[in-house]
Order: sequence, then structure tokens, then C-alpha cells
Amino acid sequence: MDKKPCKSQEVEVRKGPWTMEEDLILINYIADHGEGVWNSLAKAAGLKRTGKSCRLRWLNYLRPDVRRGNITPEEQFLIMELHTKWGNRWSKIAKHLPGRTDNEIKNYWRTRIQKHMNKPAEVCYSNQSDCELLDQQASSSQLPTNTTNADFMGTSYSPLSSFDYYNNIEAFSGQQQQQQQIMLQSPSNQEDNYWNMEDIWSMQILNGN
DNA sequence: AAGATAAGCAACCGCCCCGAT
DNA sequence: AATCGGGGCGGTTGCTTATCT
Repeated sequence: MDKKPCKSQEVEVRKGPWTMEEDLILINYIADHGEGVWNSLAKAAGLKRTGKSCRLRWLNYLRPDVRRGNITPEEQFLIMELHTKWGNRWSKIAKHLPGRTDNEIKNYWRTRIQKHMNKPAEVCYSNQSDCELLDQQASSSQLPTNTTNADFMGTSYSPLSSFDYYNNIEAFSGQQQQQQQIMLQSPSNQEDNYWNMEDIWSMQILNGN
């Protein structure tokens, strides 16, 4: 991540993980000037990043309304439901999960759900015991035991299984949609974010900005 | 305890679309 | 109508962390 020496007149472009300093520059700039043309914004803010990189960083991480933390079972259900409807239209799906980004949903799908589905699906969906085996595998890696989502709506839960989903989708939908409505309205569900704008601002204070 | 392997995720790449000129 | 640049999107990569042996 070190800056390369600039021998030419070309503007060096940084790649790779963002530093906290860069984050703060971007946040401060957007706080002062708002979002705009990303390429110009990157230059004006003094960031040696491409406009695309700044946009991605802002949209996926720095935006104040980005939710972080575990995908709830309700969100998982919604993702699966919308994916059956729209396929890999991640941004479209993300619009229905406030605070979640397309990148996060895409990653979640590929690492948690698709992997699950790539296993002999015909066995899984036709045989509950096989499915339960898969779900045991999945649940062991899916959520940490201390997840705050376990207390969602005052009830404990286990992650939705592929069997549950593909065999009981209609039975679930009414109940889940009801819970989804409540979840989306409840500010308390923001609590499991590990990083939000307030954290950033408090860090800025520490940094004397 | 150490190395190997798997899983998770942040970030980049490249294509496509759309609006401005 | 053609061209160009910016933004959006889905796919992919590669690094970090967790788990297993």
C-alpha cells in the first residue's frame, strides 16, 4: 500500500485497501460538498483514487445508512425470494434491503447460499435428512454464536435452511413478510452495526478534525 | 503449536448504459 | 447521428481470518 515514487507526470493512482485517513478525507469532503461527479470529487478531495474507487468505498462502507453485521434470517429469506425472482440483479435486490449493499448481498449469496445450492441439489431438495446435514454444515459457519441477531424479535432462531426455503416458501412468506415490515421500521435493528458514521465522526474528533 | 485449508469479504475489472455535447 | 465520459452493475480476484489436522 505504500505510495510508489512518482517519476513521471502521470498522477499516481492508489489501489487496494482504504486507509482510515483516506476514509476521513472522503467523508469530510462529501459532508462539505455532497456527492458529485466522482472523478472530479476524487481529485478535488486530494485522493489519489479513481472516481469509481471513491464511489464504491462511499456506497459500500462510508455512507451513514449502511448496515453492517450479520444478515438476519428475514433478510436471508428476502434475498432468496428476490433472487428466485430476479436472478443476479444484486443492486435491484439490495434496494429491497435497506442499508444493505449490492456487494454485501452478492458476497453473502456466493459464500453462504450458492455454495449450499451447488451441493447435490436434487438430493437436498427431495430429502429432508440430507438437507438437515447440509444445514448443520451451513449453520456451523453461518453465524457466530454471539450474534445479536439471535435475539431478533425476542426469539431465538436457526438460519433458514435450503429445505425450509424450497419446501415451505409459501408458508414462510406471510410470517416473514410481517416480521420484515417490523424489522425495517425498527431503529433498534441498526444496533449490530460495527461501524457507522457516528464512529467515524468520533474518530474525527479524536483526530482533531 | 504450526502448517494447511477453507471461508469471508473488500476491492478491482471490464462491460454496458445513458446523458451531454 | 456519432462520440465521449461518468456511473452502475455483475463477475472475479486476492488478502485476511477462522478452522481443521
